[in-house]
Amino acid sequence: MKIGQLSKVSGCSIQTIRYYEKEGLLNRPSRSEGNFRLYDEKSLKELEFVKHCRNLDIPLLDIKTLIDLKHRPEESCSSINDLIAKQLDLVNQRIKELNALKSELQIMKKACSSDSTVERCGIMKTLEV
Amino acid sequence: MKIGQLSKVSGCSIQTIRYYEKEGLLNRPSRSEGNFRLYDEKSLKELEFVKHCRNLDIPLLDIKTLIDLKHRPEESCSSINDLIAKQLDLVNQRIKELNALKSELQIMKKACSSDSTVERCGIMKTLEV
DNA sequence: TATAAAACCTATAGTAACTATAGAGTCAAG
DNA sequence: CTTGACTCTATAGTTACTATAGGTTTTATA
Repeated sequence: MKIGQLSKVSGCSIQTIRYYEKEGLLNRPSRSEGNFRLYDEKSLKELEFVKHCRNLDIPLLDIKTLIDLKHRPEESCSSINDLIAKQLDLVNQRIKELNALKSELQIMKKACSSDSTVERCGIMKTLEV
Repeated sequence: MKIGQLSKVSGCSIQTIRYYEKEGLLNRPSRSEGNFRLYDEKSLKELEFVKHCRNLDIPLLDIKTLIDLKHRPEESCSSINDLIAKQLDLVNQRIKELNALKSELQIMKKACSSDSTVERCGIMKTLEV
């Protein structure tokens, strides 16, 4: 299949697919007579692996590490473990931060008597200092 | 005070301060004989306003809007309200996403029997397909 | 068969919000 | 008077894409 088709079945944009290839996350596909990329089922699997990792917010560099590891199946998987643990820490950290944000934004929202003026806006006041 | 001092008291990096100025979020400060930026208390207040907004993850463009509104105190504050509400929606959305991530990452972490090989790594398996 | 439209190609620039660097000028202390 | 700390501007790099320009190939229609 050509790139447009792969884009459709994978849900990744055409540019993103080409970008992943450039970044070394996907194997170079074969090319047609006229230099069009030609993909098969294996390519789709590869792309889905990347996509799944991205859904977990794993950075491209880390995904590259995972792909490299897949090619060394004998190796200890502790680095995979570390990578996931790191990701989990990040996510937990970010959730904490966002919950703090949420509280403050909620307070701000309440502070605004909606059809007041900027001058007397409760929100604007909470932003000062 | 000079930029290094402002950086210290505000907790923003020197580059960030210059960047905010370039983006029109801070008034151009006066300059010394030798072309150094000279700040006063008012500058610090301005910077702290921006910083506070950034802590709430409000985008620079929206902060600019808020600053513009401050200069028109008579105006209705409904746009401020909208802006904060929009921000709150985003934060809530992101928290939801991150909680989903968290669950999946936790499952993955459990799937890994730590000192296994890549080949038999439970995490790697959850990433396939 | 001609041609137009759709799909594809590469290379480059833009996005957000900074951070880092290069290369030069300014200023205070010893 | 020189050394080192600080500042200046301008530019490039970061992440993970998205968008665009300008060109080629394929496919569908007339």
